[in-house]
Amino acid sequence: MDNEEIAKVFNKIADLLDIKGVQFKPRAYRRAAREIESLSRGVVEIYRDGNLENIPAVGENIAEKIAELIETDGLEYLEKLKEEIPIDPGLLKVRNLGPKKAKKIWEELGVTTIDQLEKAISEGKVRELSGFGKKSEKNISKGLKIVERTRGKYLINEVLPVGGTIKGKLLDSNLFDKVRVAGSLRRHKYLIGDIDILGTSLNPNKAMDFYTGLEEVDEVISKGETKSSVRLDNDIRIDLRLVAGDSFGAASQYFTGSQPHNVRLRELAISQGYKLSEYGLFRADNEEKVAGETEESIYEKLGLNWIPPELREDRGEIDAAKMGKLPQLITEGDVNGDLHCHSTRSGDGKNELADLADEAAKRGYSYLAVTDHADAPGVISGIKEGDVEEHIAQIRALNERYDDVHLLAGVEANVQPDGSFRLSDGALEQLDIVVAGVHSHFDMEEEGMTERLLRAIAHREVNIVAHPTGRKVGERDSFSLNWEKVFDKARECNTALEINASPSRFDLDDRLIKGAIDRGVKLSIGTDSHQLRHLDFMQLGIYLARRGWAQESDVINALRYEELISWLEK
DNA sequence: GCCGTTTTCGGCCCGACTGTTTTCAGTCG
Repeated sequence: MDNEEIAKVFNKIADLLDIKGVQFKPRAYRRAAREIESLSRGVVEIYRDGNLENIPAVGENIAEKIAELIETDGLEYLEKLKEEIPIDPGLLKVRNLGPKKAKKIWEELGVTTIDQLEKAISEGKVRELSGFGKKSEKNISKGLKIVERTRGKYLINEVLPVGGTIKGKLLDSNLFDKVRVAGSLRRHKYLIGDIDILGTSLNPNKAMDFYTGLEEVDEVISKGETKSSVRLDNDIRIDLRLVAGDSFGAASQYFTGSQPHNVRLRELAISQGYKLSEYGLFRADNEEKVAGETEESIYEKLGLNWIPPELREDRGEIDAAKMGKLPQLITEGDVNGDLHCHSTRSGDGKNELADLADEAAKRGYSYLAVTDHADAPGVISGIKEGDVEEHIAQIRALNERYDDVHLLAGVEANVQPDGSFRLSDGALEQLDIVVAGVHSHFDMEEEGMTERLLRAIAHREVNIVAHPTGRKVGERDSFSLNWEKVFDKARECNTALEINASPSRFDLDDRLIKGAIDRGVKLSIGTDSHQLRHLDFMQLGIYLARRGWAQESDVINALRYEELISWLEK
């Protein structure tokens, strides 16, 4: 039981209590979950020390439940609740369906799963419930479609470590010569359906025995000499394929995909008198194998530069490779800092300024922007007009203590419906950096929303527009924008658009990143960190940037400190 | 279920918006 698992349990309890209509307790459990998630120490360790109740929001009762979870790996209280309310947790992720409506459709229609909800809607049953109507039905239906698009898929950050662990174990067994993670995970897509792993082995039977016998394996779906599929205890599916060593490159190319990329590549092979398969590149006339041991050899024979996996989506990469015009994709080493982070000054931020500075130094950053919420809506308190000076002063004082890391004093200012800000121009002017973000009124029509964003982009103190589409993965669609206008204005005003690296957002997405770059817009990769470990999201942001064809020169946080400062002057 | 210069009980964020109502309930941010 790690911190995240325990937090998950408490969030689930909160959901179920919400449905029961219990007041205030859900809030208590959610608070506890959030505190536990953001701890830097392991809860198990704290438990051993007998200090559970020192954790904020953890009292006698929740401490007892944590102890039970650690000791027994389960929780009777949760099991009872689940029995009482057999609603699938996924159902509560549907937008426009809150606890009250979920309760109603369960009690009156017996709906407990997403499938049943879809059926009930298509049968017209939902709209007939009192308190529901045609509009409610339509809104829930919309929510269902968003869930549908991400169903059964995992975020890259959930799958990445799993792929790494399994690969490591296979290699350590000495039963495999080569092992490579392929598929969409190698292409660093942000949503992953399953993991594809490719290997070579001199002893396929033993190798497959070892693989299907791994301790993480919950179910063996199929098992053969060249292909076995398993489902892990965390429900992720992994396919392992064994190939001959001299086909490893061809198989690697084939199983990395994407399918459209492969189709284009095969057409190209045919046009040059070859045949390309997962076994290799062959001459069409006499079946002679001309390449296959490495990916490079295949691309080279076809007259192409080797194409980085992130680009293999049939979005022009094959033509670019033919002409030697593939981008030199940005790498982790190119990034010199993070330009979107929150401190405790944001109501929802956990980072102390000094910790942020230490962490930035540890990562070898030369700068980090502290961009706390300014007058954000809802519960999140933040920087008000009168707080700006103190915010700046604290950061300046801290900077005295560091030679190589510079904290930048900034805000994430809320773009109001008319495109203006609550903070005065005078206050914004004093800050080193201003990140502008839309956090309310998402449903505006395209024209109004575009005007709103254009005005923010054009503001002379605004440097970056955070999470420009407002999309939340699996939760909320992008709002409507005229992207040509947005890109043109951003280039004209030297305002960067953000690649928000937080897995809940991944915004801009790869297509829009490419679109922005094609129109000469600068990008900023920001983690939107609310906790120190969120700074790790930078890697995911770089993957996303690479999928959007970004080079070092497209990204402002690849600039050196002095260069960045002069860029921020607009 | 937690917490405390409101301190061992009483309070816990709240306004905007939407849809379903005929004065309000539910959801979202």
